[in-house]
Amino acid sequence: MSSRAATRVFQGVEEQIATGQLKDGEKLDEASLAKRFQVSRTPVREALLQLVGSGLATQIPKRGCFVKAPSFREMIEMFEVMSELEGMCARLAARRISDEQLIALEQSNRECENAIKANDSDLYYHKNVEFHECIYSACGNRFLAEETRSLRRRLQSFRRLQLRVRGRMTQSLVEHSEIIEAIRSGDANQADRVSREHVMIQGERFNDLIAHMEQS
Amino acid sequence: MSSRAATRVFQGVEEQIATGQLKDGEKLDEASLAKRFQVSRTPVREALLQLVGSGLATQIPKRGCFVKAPSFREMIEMFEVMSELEGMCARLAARRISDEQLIALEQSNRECENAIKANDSDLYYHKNVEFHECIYSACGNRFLAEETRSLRRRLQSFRRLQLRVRGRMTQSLVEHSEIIEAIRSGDANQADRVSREHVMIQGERFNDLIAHMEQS
DNA sequence: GCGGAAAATATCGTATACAAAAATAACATG
DNA sequence: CATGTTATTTTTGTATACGATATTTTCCGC
Repeated sequence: MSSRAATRVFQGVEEQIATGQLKDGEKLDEASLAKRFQVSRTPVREALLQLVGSGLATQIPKRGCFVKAPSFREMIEMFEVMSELEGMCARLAARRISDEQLIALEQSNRECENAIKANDSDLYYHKNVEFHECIYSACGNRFLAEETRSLRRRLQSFRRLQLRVRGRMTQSLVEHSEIIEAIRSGDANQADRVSREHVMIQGERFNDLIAHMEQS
Repeated sequence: MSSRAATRVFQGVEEQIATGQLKDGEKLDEASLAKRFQVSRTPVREALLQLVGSGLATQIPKRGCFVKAPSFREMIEMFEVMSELEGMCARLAARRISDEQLIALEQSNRECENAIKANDSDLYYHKNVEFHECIYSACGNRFLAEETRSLRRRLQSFRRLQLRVRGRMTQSLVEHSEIIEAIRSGDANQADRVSREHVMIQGERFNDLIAHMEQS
C-alpha cells in the first residue's frame, strides 16, 4: 500500500485502463475519481497529470481528461519501436558486455528454462523480464536502457497475455538462446537482427490474439 | 502569456536549467519557487511533477526535488538514441513516403538553403526542424514520430548551439541532400545510415563544443 | 415553435489552511 | 565527552475554499 494517495490513484486508474474497466474516450472526472478513491481532488489532479504525461490520457483544455487507450494501430506502432530499441540494446550489448554480465545473462536464461519445465508462466514472465534486464544493463547506455524499460512497462499488460499463447514460451526460449549466442560471439548485427525479430514475433502473436478475441 | 500558472513555472524552470542558471543537484524548493514566480505552491507542485516526468528533475521522497541536468555522458547517450530514432524514421519514410510528402521535404530543404544564403541561423534552425518534421510525418508511425520529437525537444537547447559551430550549417545541408536522395530512391538502408550519421556528427560537434568551452 | 441571449450551473485552476512525517537541534544522562 | 532521546522546525502531502471560465438551461422575443 503506497503512502501516497496520488500514486494510488495513478496506479488504480492505470490498472483499470489496462484491464478495460475504463474504456477509450471515457471521461476521467476529478470529482468522481476523488470520491471513488476516497481522496480529495488535489491528489487526483496530480495522478491525471502523470497519466497524461505517460500517454494514457489526454487533456482537452477546459473540457476535461479522457482515457486514451492505445488503438490497435498504436499498439503495432509501439511494438515497431520496441523492436528497434531492443535491437539497439542487444547490438550495443554485443560490443560492450562484460564477462560477469554475460554469465548473469546465461544464468537468467537457465532460470527461464526451469520456469518452463515447471510450466509456471508467471515465474517465466518474471525471469524473462530479468533476462532482458540483463541486456539493458549490458548495453552501456543508461538512457537507452531506461527508455526501453519504460516502453516495455507500457506494453507489459499485453505482453503478459501473449505468453499464454500456445507454445510461445518454448519458442521464446529458442530466440533467447540465439540472442545469447550472438552477444557472446560479439556479433552486433546478428544480435540486433535476432532481437528485433524476437519482439516483432510477439507483435504478430499479439495480432493473432486480438484476431482470436474478436472472433469470440 | 500562458493561461496556466503551472505551465509558466514549468517552462521557466526548464529554461533556467537549460541556460545553466539552475545547476545540477540544486534543490527546487516549492516555497521559493512559489515566491519567485508569484504563485502558490499548488501550481509549483504540478510543474515539478512534470519536470520529474520529463527527466529534468528527480524527486527523493520526503527530501524534495532536485535539478537533474544531463551529464556529459548522458548527453552522449541521448544522442546515441536520437541517431537510432532518426535513422528509423528515415528508413521507414524511405518505404512509406507519399509523393506530396516528398515534395514538401524537398521544399523545406530549399528553404534551409535560403536561410543559409541569408546567413540567418535562427531561420535555419526553424527550417531544419521543419525538414526533420517532414520525415517524422512520413515515417507512418505516429508513436515513433512523437517519441523522436520528444527527444529532439530535450536535446534542443544544445542543438541550437551546435549550429553556430563554424561551417556546420553548410555541412548539414549536404547531409540533408543525401537523406532526401536516399528516401527518394526508396533506399531504406541508405536513408537509415545517412540519417544516423547526420545526428552522430552533431553529437561529435557537441563534443567539440564542450571541449572548447572547457578550455576557456 | 424556434433562435438567441442571459442566467444558472458545473467544472477547472489556484490559493490557502491543515496534518503528518522527517530532519535537525537541543538536551539530558551515562 | 559521547550517545540516545526528545522537542522544534522544516517540508511534504492532502483537504477545502474560492474565483474564473465554459457549458447548459431557461426564458423571452419573433
